[in-house]
Amino acid sequence: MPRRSPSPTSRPYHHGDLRATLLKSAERTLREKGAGALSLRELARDIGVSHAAPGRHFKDKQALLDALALDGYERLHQALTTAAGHPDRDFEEQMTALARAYLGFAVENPELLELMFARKRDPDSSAQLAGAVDRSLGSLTRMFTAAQERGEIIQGDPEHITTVAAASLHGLAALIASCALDAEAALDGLDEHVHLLLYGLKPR
Amino acid sequence: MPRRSPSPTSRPYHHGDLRATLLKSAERTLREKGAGALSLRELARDIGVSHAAPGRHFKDKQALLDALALDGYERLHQALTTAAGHPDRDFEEQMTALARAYLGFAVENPELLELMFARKRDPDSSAQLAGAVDRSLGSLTRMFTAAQERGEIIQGDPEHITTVAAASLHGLAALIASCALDAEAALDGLDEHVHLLLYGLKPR
DNA sequence: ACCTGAACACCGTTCAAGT
DNA sequence: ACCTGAACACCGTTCAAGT
Repeated sequence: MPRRSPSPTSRPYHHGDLRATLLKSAERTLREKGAGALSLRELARDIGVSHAAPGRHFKDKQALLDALALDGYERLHQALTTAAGHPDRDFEEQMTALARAYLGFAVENPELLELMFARKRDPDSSAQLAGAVDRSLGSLTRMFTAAQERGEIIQGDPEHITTVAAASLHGLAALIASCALDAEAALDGLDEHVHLLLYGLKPR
Repeated sequence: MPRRSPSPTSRPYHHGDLRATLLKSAERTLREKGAGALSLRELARDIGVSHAAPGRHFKDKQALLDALALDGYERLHQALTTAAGHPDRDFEEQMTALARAYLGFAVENPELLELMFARKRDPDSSAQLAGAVDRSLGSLTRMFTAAQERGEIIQGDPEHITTVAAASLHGLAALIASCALDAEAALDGLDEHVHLLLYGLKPR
């Protein structure tokens, strides 16, 4: 119904929104060949536009990478909140679902995850990353505070408790994304991992 | 005593071991400007050698980066084993010392840590990374098995338990290196972090 | 408003040739 | 054995000019 352009075959881009096309194509390259292999000129070539055209939509290469990362933050946050959106469940089940979602994201988008958590030298990008992390950590903190009120989780600063859980999950995800840990093995042991996190390594 | 070259001032490199000089200069650039800003030509320029000279010692840029990472694995492993080398101490103290060493490394060498855990596409490099990780994980596993025998740590597959601890520490280190977590705050909360890891988030 | 083409200053890598 | 110089095929970024 809302089809606008009259000739869909002749020239799909060139006037259409190049920005979105660039992002889509860049994400494909990221997935297939990694961030290091991403070239603005090659992107432009593939799309069929002049090599200077991307400069109209992204002030430089880093701006495009930042846009990709930003989209990643959103998708990850979406996946996490969806997974954690069952307050009726047992807390351990909630946590496991959350962990499974995070690890799933890492397995499906390892290059993107690496890009999202790439060290930023630009203070603005650094703040953007910290903001995205805080946003997701916020949901997790609320989950923990709720569980604390039900007596399912120990008392203490919810932020500290959140950090422990977040670091554990991020560590697994990062190790998987960097191929330092076998993804399948990590997924198989995930239930136990979460259990150990909740019940500790010291005998009870 | 073992001084070999007769004229120390005239031409410090050019015949001296360029390989080591390249690595040292590269590490400096890595620390100051990040892996992305590292250029073989600039390195050669700074050292005062032709731009093709590095090619004699490193088959390509990635080979130089791999060498830097390899040195990083060694230094980290050294720092970790030194920190954990006090079997007389309480297990929690051992673990805290280990964590402090890892986080210290991350704070001091964030770019290097990122390089060390950068996703490898080359199977050889990937195996190298996995090997380095396994080597360090091995020490940790032995620590846990010893603690299990003393009854200080719960029974169960030592590898799984090691993974939980390693993921937690690596998560903290990675978040610090990527500026997603404040380093000072993480170091301040480290004792509590390790305590929560050992005693769990569920009430006892 | 959006894109092009040429230009500039860089890259990594290779390879014959020098010492 | 180790290094040089030229050459090749790429980059990212800028900017006048086009439509």
